Amino acid sequence: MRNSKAREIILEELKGLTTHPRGDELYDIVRQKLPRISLSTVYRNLNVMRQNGLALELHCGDYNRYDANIMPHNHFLCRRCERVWDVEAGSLPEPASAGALSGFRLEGQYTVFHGLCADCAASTG
Amino acid sequence: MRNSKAREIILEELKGLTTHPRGDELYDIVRQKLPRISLSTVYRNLNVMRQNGLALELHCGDYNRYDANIMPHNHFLCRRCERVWDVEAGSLPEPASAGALSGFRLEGQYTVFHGLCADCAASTG
DNA sequence: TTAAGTGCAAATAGTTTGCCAGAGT
DNA sequence: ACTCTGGCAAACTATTTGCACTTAA
Repeated sequence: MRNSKAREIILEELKGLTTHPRGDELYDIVRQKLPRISLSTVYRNLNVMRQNGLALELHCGDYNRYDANIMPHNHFLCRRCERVWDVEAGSLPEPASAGALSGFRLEGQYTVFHGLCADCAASTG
Repeated sequence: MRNSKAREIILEELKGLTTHPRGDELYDIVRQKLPRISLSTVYRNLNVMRQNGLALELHCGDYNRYDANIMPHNHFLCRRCERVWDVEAGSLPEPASAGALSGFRLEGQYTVFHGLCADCAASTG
């Protein structure tokens, strides 16, 4: 992985965000600094950065979201309205059996909580 | 949601699996009992079942996976080879601030661990 | 001086939807 | 009857890829 202006700016912009944007949202942001960049370059670099541990791809709901923060990202996903909320990290889970993960290098984790949000729970009873 | 033979069999087959299959994999399995069912019917019913809390859609890696078990499902996703492992549940995370989830109905959760698997960690050093 | 990176356009593929016919209550 | 459901085919859309050119080391 050698240096590239595009990747540098993508990572810089991603680091400045706490919103874990989708690929196309990050594209819109990066384009303000690099107007001629293409969407495929953004996705390509997000993949390169993810493979190299510089960015995290969060699978939550219908879209992939990206983040440059290694902090745990916990979400609540409502099965009815499909909205996604951030949930502050509480006690965090540890991989249960060390044996099962022997030799693995654990770098991070995120938890997806699911159920009904307050609105949907209220309207369902 | 009224009764339907298709939905009944889809749910029955899904309950019999511990592999959290993708939509198309479940389609192949269900087709053995209902040869004329279509892929869209499987997806449609998975969505209906998910919205009604009968099935869980897991977002981990590149595909949506489905499960009828409410037990926590933890996975390890290797950022290099992109393989996914099941991880036995250890201590599980609780939503940190009860206030942030006030009124929410928490029905389940799953955690995605990420990093390098043993093979990729070994070949990288 | 060579392999990685880029822009553009086209392709891929998981998933959804329109439509009309069929089945549950 | 009334409307939820299913099969089929076509559409949708986030993401990836082929290609020819450019750039970093």
